Amino acid sequence: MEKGGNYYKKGLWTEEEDKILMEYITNHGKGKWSRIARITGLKRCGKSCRLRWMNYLSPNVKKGDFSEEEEDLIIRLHKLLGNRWSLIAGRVPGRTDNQVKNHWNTHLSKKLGVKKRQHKAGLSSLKVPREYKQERETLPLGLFSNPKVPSSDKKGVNASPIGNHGSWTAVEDFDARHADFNETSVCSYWFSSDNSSPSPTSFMDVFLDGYSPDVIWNDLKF
DNA sequence: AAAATAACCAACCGCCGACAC
DNA sequence: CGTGTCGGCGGTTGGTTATTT
Repeated sequence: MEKGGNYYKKGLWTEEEDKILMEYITNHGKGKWSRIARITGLKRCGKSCRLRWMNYLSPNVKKGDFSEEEEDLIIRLHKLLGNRWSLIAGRVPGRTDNQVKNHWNTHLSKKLGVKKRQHKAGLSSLKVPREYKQERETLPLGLFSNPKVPSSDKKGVNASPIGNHGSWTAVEDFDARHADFNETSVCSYWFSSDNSSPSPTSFMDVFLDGYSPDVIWNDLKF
């Protein structure tokens, strides 16, 4: 019944719908998105509810224009990670993957003269372990934190998936056949390695420009 | 002032991996 | 094992708003 036909509403959310969703999350917490429709009567599918919360209603979401610092960070991270929007957003406090993606597509790609789809190849094969995904929200935001983000939103966690994730298949074979140590392949290596501090120079050059390597490394533990 | 075009961005879609049964 | 469900991700769409003609 629920799946069929037009049971679920589509399109923009109304204030009333937002209110219902907020109320549900206040009472039950995040997760179990697909239950929301059943419990609240909201005619939105679980995915839609999750997206609305993640991209708009969550108090962690920062509204307003991107600062120069944020843009700079996104450009750097995109150069490093390609279109891994969730990873990039994870390092830009208060910004969601959708925001980052939209901002890139509408502003930054033009600014940089980047053609669409160019970066798909980069780390597209990068697999992120579930533990990391679960912890992503709680990554330390330290270095690049925007003062506008309430400190209560920065859940300090020392989680550092790197180092105990030799199983990361990201790199699959690291494309060893064509390994020419461009930024993305270096990054692939970086992600896949069991080494605790692999810091290929070319990668560091690309990413760290303007930042202290120590600070970056301490903060950027994927 | 009106129409056409461009820009923006919220939300949808399809796919995937993890997990429970 | 296979199957179904769920949450998550990246690409894309389409409605709205802004700008240009």
